[in-house]
Amino acid sequence: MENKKSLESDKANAEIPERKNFIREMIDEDLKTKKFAGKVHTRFPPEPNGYLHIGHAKSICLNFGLARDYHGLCNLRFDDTNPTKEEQEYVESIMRDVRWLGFDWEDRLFYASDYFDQLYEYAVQLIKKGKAYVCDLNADQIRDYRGTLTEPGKDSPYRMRTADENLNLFQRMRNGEFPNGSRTLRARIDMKSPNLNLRDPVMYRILFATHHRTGDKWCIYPMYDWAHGQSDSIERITHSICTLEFENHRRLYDWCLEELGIHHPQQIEFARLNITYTVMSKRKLLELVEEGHVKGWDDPRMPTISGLRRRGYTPESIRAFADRVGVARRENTSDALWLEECLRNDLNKRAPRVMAVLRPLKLVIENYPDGTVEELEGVNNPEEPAMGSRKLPFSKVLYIEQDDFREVPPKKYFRLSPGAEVRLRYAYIIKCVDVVKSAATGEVVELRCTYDPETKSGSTQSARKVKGTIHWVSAAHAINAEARLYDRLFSAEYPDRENWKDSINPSSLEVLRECKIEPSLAKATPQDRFQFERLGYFSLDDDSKEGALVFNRAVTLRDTWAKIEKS
RNA sequence: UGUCGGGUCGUCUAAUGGCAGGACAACGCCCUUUGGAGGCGUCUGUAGAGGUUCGAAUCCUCUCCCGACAGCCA
Repeated sequence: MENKKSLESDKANAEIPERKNFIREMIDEDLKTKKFAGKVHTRFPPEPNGYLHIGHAKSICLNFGLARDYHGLCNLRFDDTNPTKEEQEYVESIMRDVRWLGFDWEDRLFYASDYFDQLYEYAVQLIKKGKAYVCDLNADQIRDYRGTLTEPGKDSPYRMRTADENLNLFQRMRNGEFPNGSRTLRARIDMKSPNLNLRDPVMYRILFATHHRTGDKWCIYPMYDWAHGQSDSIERITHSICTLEFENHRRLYDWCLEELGIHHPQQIEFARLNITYTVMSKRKLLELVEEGHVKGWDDPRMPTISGLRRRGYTPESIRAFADRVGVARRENTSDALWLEECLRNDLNKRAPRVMAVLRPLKLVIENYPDGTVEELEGVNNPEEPAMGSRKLPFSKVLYIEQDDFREVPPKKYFRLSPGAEVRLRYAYIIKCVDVVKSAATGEVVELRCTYDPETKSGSTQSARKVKGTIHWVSAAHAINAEARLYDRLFSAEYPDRENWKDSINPSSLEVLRECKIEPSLAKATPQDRFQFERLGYFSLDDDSKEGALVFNRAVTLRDTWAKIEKS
């Protein structure tokens, strides 16, 4: 189907949110004072140790969005300073996800590992200035010497080594003369600082590990604090935007740059995204994958970008969500409903409508002629007349949704029940005259109805009104399909507030294999998105095969009836 | 009893000394051949106590609450 192209063709610069936030105000001020020569250059700096999630999407939209709105640039930079955790697979997934979200780093794809030589030189400079030293303390000892949150630390016995000695030792660390963990290079700042990050932080550790890009060239690797700011500086970043947990690191970020006397970007911290009924840390998402709670990083129940994509989310809906949640410094947890609402909004305007019956109930129209097939006209999208219409085969034997029949209808139930009338969407008004039950189970297996030939949709006499309209498919023409219905992965609103795995929802996936869908769907291709009328938005899953279609329910339609029934 | 940061409708976010506003949710009504979509309307908030001021969510003082930080992770 050709809806795919139209769904994804317009890129992120189509919409102009321009929502004010404190970062934009800071940039406005910097522009006014010419702080960075009137330039705006940001970067998105993921570590390739997992898949991107919706929280990263917020950061991507922020960084690339700022660059777009201020006519600046945004780099993609992999923060790959820990070879024991990072993998090429993650690099590829991250690039795919950023691109899919609609952003373009053009020729500015960088890696912190591109700068390892330069970073080493910078370290040498600090050593020469007496601002860094090689320390022989092991990890436990360093912790002991660091002190606590309320007590100052004490100086390392190696703190007073001469620059020459340090230079020699650091060179030999690099040469591989010392075993893993035996020595570190540390910044020489202040062991009594109330900010723990300033108590002689480790700049380099010895790690005999193969790096996904530099291979075995290095056996010493820079720490985040030493790599990040200098990488920003090398790339001439102006505004280095990160999340709140790096706030306490800003003094160290500034210290390094000042000591080196190089281009000094402004670090700005904002509050990370949290969403109700889910978790948002790579570590936890990894655990869900590794322990088999989900089928993979792209499981449609995951809050990963790849999961949302597979679920049927559009880049536009995710960008709209990022815009809606805003950017601030206050800790926040956004309502999971917002994400769904953004998808509905987007797909309502663009997704073709289609008839699909998830839980089929056979319905025979007794007074409809045998063997006759009518071609009825169905509107593809009432929001968008340009999307045209299609033909729907109608005949004597149909399937309707089991939910659309109640033997004993509750108050305000507008659908079928014995003796009641209802309109079949785009077809006729029918009346239920008999109910056939299974002798064995007593369950309703078939409905016998009559139709009123005067009430054909669109005909002059069709002005007759009934309260309810239900969807249907013609039994002889319908094709079989599987539908995967997803519910939230966690039943607790704030899974992190307790033992997060305790609230994993055991029924977050329901698979329906006997769905009946209208024949026009036969030519759908993976990622195509549709509205199954009255049910929700569905996308064709990658697992689909010719003649064995699998649909993911991305989100239900708003269900007013469900609400009424509940109360 | 450390340092840094944060507390505005249920939620997210504006108001930068001058009418506390918007969105979502909720509720009510209208419309509807999707109980969808749409339209109209209603409700709800400045953590607390003092102070400065003609005027304070905003500035000052104190109190309370929440978060981050003691990896050779990022």
